[in-house]
Amino acid sequence: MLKDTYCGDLRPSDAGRTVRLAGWVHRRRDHGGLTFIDLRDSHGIVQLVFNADNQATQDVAHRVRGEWCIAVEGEVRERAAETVNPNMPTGQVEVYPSSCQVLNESPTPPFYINEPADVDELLRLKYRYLDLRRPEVAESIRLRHEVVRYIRTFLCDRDFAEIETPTLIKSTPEGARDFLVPSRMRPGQFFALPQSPQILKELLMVAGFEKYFQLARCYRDEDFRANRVAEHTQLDLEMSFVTEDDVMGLVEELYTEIAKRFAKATLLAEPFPRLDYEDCMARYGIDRPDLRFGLEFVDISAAVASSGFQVFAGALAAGGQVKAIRVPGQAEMSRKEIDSLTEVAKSGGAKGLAWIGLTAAEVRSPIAKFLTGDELAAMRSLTGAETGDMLLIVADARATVASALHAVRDTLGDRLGLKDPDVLAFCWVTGFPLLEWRPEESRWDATHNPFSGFREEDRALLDTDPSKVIAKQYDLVLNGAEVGGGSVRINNRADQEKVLGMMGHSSEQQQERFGVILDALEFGAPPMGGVGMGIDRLLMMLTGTDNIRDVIAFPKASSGTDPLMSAPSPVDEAQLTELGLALRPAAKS
RNA sequence: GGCCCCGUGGUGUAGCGGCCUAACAUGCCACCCUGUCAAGGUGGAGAUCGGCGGUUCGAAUCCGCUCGGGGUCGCCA
Repeated sequence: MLKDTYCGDLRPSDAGRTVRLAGWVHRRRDHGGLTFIDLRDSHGIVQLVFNADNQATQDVAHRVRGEWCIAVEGEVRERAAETVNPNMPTGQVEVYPSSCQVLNESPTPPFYINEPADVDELLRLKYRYLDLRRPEVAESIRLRHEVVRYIRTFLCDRDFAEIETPTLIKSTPEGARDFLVPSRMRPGQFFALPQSPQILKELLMVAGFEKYFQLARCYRDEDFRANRVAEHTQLDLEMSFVTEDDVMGLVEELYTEIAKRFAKATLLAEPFPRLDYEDCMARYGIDRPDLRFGLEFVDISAAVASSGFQVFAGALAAGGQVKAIRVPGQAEMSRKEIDSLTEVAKSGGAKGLAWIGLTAAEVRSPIAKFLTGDELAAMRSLTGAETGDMLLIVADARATVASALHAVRDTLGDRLGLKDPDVLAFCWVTGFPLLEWRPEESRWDATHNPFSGFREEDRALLDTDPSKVIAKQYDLVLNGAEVGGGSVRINNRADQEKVLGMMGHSSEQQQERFGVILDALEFGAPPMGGVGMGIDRLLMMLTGTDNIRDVIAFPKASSGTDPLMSAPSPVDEAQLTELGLALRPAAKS
């Protein structure tokens, strides 16, 4: 090794040692006869001092520039009291090099490495190897390593086997668009990259491994979002002979430990609250509620059941509902703000947003004239509204009220500063319907995945009222984001065929698309359940970023391309020929 | 695919019809400087304003198209 000590590790106890250091020039402060260099390596930064005591070494120090890679040998000395820098971990010591060797020079980097700066993301990604030198970026990637290491230890200690599954698998029509890989040996046929190892992990349970996990790369060829990329990493886990509670309990213990060990933020509640899907939708309008703040929905339909206000009456007559959010202390909210929230509600599908400000002086509301005193009193009673509060109301079909009021609630959470970045609000959501009707396709579809089991007591409903069948499904939600989910699976062929059939797959299609799992379920498949946990999103929460690329070493850009490697890229005609492929004229290159 | 925002020296911004022969900060280069830690001082180099076309006497500034980036809806767990 060219070095025997890490820069960031030096402490007063090292004083007197002669150390060999190597790293990058973080910053240089040249006073002429005295030069300081902050030397950075993977463990941190330490100050080097060059003076006239060693002219040859100081000459090198003069010549050196930012991000040059250098090695030094020198003595560690404790700093004089007045020169201690309390802002850095190594601030009580400094190193006096007796030799300084330039290992490699560097041009001026394309952006600042030695100070936090909001640099264009494309540039950062193009020079990701420099971006990753920035301590705050490197820290996230390093934290990711620590979390993953902990996950491995935790699961290995509990008898889980880490097993890899293929990345070249079979394309299935379910779920997201597949990434396809052409087969050279079978021209005209394609592999797909896995959206998750779902079927494979069930096969591992059939095989008798009982407890399996994997940090699996999962691929979906869909458009990106701030928290969504084409390839993400999932903690994939499956267990035999378990109930929902067994899986949730294990995951909860793991995530509680991770939060306590690695997060700056603190857990809001332990154990994690469990919300029933219906209840959750009624109170928050979404199946992934942000529990860091209240502003729950209140159904005020009863208060306005015979209202003369046509918007309310009409919605109720059409089988809809009227729901309100009570916003404490916001009775005097500006018209501009209310108008803005109205737009938010409209983007959620509502036709408008009714509002009632309960100021001390009056009932401030454009709809006050349509409401009787009794109706207002009933609304106040139901919502618990007090003087000074604002009521925001949407009247519409059930699903529209949910989406519109959720949009309003979410926006209020941001604007009123209710989303405390130092709080981790986990919750489980359970009791999802197994199936939802797709009217445009005249078939049922799985709300999560087609292998989720269902409550035995609901079996008869599969034939009579499938929408009422409750899945053995559970989602883990954190601060309004789904960070994982799973289920106890169907483990017999008849039930699996039944569900697939309801989803519109003919017997032939079932055998062609899902034959492997259907066949396997016949051979004494054990009861089994598991989860897929989004590791990238977990790291986002732990590091407090809202950009998923911050927790991935080499991420794709939002456009789905890789600015670092310049991928995707055209390929040689010969490669296409070998694969039996020809490009359509319309395809842009 | 729809919608919104952005694109000015290396980096981050300002300028939003003539005052721009494009400003500021930082970085970079040179010189001075022995205790700084975002070192300091003096001097200097550096962008024709993403691209194309148009409007205008005149465009970084207005319009259209286009390319690139970010966000969002659709899509997707």
